Amino acid sequence: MKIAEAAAKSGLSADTIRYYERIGLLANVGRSSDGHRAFTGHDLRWLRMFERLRSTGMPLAQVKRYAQLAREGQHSMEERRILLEEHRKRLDVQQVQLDDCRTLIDEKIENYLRLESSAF
Amino acid sequence: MKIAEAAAKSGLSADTIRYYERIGLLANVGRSSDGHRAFTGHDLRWLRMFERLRSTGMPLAQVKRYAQLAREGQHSMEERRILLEEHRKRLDVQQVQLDDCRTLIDEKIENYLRLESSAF
DNA sequence: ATATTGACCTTGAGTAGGTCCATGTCATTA
DNA sequence: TAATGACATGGACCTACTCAAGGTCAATAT
Repeated sequence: MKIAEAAAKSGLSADTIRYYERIGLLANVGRSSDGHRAFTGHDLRWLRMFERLRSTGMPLAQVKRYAQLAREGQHSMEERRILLEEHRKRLDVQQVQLDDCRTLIDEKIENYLRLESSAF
Repeated sequence: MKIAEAAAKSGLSADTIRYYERIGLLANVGRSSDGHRAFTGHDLRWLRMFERLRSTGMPLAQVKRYAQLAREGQHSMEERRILLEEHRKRLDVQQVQLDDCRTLIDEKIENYLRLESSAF
């Protein structure tokens, strides 16, 4: 598939996908005869994984390391697991931030609604 | 209180707090006789609000707009509420991303654990 | 009394992670 | 055959910090 489709299906922008290729995150992307990138299903699965990790704040350097390790094969499994466990902790932190912010914001919104509708 | 304390209590770094002042997000910060910033309880409440909004991805420009509106007084309530409601939607998106990523990651971690401990 | 901390100050450069834009190529459609 | 639209590249620009260099000042240690 071409970059527009890969973008639509991964949730990343075409620019971001090109950028990921440039920095070596996504390696060995094929090209069709006219020079356009040709993404495989395998590429797309990686792009989706990247999108999930990045949208939840894993640093690009670590995403890159993870992809690198996966390319190296089996022996890197432990290190990959450790990277994911580290990220798992970030998710917990974010959940707390999200809940805190939701509480604050819902309270404020409700307050504004009360004040806006009041007759004073 | 001084900047170190404001940083500790708000969850922002001292550098970030100075930056927020520079860009006009936090206005009218007092100074003690030796030129050091002197934050009030009011400043701290704003800093905490900024931290919550930023850590959940509200763009600085909008945080700034919100603070600006609040300074302008009552008549801006509706616009402030709208800004918060917009951010409320972002929180929902993030919750989905978080859940998706957690599912993926927990699955992978478990898989790695199985493979690492298997005898093959 | 003086010297050394340590926390603060300012200014300006550097960083992460994209995003946008100008310009160019190519296959397809009018 | 011309124009359209999706792609390509290279490089500038952007957001939101973050860090480093060099300086001031109050408080502590000698």
